[in-house]
Amino acid sequence: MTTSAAGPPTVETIAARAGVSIASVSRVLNGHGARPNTVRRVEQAAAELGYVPNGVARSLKGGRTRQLTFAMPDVGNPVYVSMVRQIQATAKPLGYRLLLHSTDAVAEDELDVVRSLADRTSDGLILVPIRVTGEHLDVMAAAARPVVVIGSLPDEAPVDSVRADSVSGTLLAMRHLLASGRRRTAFINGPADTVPGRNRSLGYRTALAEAGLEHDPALTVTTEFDISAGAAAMHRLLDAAPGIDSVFCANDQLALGAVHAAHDRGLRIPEDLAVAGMDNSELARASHPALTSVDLGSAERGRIAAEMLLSRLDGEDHDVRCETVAARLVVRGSTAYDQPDYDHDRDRASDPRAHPDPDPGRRRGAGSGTTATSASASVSAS
Amino acid sequence: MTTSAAGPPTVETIAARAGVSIASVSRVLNGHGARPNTVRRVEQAAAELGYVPNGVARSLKGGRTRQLTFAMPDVGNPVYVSMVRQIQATAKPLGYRLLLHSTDAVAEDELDVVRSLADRTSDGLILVPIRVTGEHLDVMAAAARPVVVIGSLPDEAPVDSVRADSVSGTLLAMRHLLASGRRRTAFINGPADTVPGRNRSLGYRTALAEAGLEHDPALTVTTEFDISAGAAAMHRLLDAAPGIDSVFCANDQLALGAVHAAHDRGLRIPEDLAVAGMDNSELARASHPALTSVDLGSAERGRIAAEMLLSRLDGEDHDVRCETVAARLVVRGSTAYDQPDYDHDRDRASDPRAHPDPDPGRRRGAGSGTTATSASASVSAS
DNA sequence: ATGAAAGCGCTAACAT
DNA sequence: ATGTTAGCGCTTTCAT
Repeated sequence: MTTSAAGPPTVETIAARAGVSIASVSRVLNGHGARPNTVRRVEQAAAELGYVPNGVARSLKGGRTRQLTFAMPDVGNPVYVSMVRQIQATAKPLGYRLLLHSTDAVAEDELDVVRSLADRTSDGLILVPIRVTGEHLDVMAAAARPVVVIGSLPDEAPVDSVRADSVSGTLLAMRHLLASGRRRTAFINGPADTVPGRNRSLGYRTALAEAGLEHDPALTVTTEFDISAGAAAMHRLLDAAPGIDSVFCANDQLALGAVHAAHDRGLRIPEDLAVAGMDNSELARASHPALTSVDLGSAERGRIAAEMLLSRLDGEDHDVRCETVAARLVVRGSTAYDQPDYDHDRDRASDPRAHPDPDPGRRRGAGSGTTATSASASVSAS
Repeated sequence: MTTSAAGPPTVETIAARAGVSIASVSRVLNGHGARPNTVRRVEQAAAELGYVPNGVARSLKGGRTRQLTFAMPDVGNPVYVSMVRQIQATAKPLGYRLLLHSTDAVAEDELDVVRSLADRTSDGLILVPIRVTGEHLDVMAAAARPVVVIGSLPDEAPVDSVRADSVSGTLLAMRHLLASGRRRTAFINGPADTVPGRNRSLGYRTALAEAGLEHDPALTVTTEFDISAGAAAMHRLLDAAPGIDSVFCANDQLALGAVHAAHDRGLRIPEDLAVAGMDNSELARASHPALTSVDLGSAERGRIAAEMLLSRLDGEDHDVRCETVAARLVVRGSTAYDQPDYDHDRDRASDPRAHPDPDPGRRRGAGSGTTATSASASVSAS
């Protein structure tokens, strides 16, 4: 004797009510064709009972969950936030849900996420590792589901990836500073023992060499990625190395710190000190004067990673792919006199409605004055 | 005849290899006790085959997925980001994964999220609605899984909720401005047709009344929530209503816009114009001078919502709960002469490691100078 | 076009 | 202590 109203309706409940078999219910509900009369009765029964198919049972049968995992070091970082946004925007229309995982920059946690793909709970993974070890490569190669990495991988790695071009990005910013007549450009870098850290350093030195300037080690500081570290670093630079007329910072937080330090000393920006940052986060637009910043395309990297993953899930068995997203310089008032103090451009870097910039030249909005320059510096990213 | 290496190992594979039944495998793997010898053989077989239990099958059997859903209007908003962070931090140790859903502030999408709980894919939902309609209440009451709302609900609503106290928050900021001798305080509000919008308006007028100041409608502007809107509003106010010596803004973006406008006119902050914002986002610390801002406890709201939901999932069948998180004023240089230009306090509002402030008085860091005042304004939030 | 039945991988009740 | 078996809810052969 079957209980009547026990639990939510299932195919069986619907079948009973419609007077058909569960197979017919399934067929009708999945549009596999049936006699009009059958269709009608099943649909009516389902509607009356407010039937919603059990997704877990479906997943067990189908072997797919329609869930994607995005794992990155820190949910709070605006760079990852814009990735989340694009991944979500790309995956949602195809019926995928997004599982978020913050690794807190713990390598072991990253490995666990990859390993846990074996639990069949997620159809694929987009991973932003802090540092890629040999173990990462091993574990990813053995992953139970497709993995796409946002970051730089060794060439032989059998894993799809999307990388930023921080060498070119740095070059763009440096060329911009040097082209405006600056001759003594300091460099506040983040931790140097990472791929991006080394790349920015390379870009910095390359730009100096291009301009025929000698590299003065006293002009470079390596520090943590936050505002107060940026301020401290800038103070240190101004104390130790006189004559600094500009500074390039490895992210916008550092740049804002530099701005604070400069203001504290009564320096005018950009007259006395030009400041450029990196990431083109909301902070860049919020600053006063608005901050010139290198956009490394985090939104686009997110979108491309999602597309790569989805194409794998579509069963496409193409070769390992590796794309590099071009850097783009967004010039604002912190480096250029003729730029506005703040930026009316509401097209946020992380805006889901923002299309990948079709025209990397002059940006929308007459009189906005924000200038963007696309990167194609002839230095290979690695 | 069973295929040998078809697909990933299952209980059956392990059982065969260990020479036991699948039931024993399950028992050993779930620590339900078995003979030492059996345990050893099962564990060895599982280890050798790199066995990972199929989470979907488990979920089907157990009726629980150990997944939580967080649905909010916009992944990019720092307020929601800090909620995500805390929810994640609270849920992860208990073995829950986090499903992120951005509703893009579309009410129908919010309803769909609640309805889709019926697909059994998620064990519970934390929802941040833009506006709560009668339909929201109906749908939530009929939800297949526990729902916790972050936001204000009618008193009778049979749904757990956590709300901010924007009335008290506004009062705190206003009292602070008025206590420092300001007498003509403008108010830049966000959209007024929302609960928080009305509450801030109430707080503003209440504070004026307390101070015996008359409410001048010309000092209030209602606009969108972004920097350029804030700048435009401030310009408008300064044009239309002379003598303004301070301004309270409904969020930090608006406040930054006001700062820009003031700078453009050569006004000094805080000497000529004191500016206070709301949300205590990273922008507040990034601004120069750093922005005094009301912290509405988004991180704590996230944490509490997660705890409420988890306790429901633990099967606790208590009454409907509704908590209100106290507002806290963080005083910085934009309103107070003796505050530093920027803030060395690295304890970000959205920091996962940040404990709920145990001491709402003077904050850590000698010489940091950032002052926080807890809210307990005697005006009921609604 | 439809129904009966198998089976996805797991856990737990029941039997030994 | 261990094995057998049912069943979670669904989709999909395979018969009819």
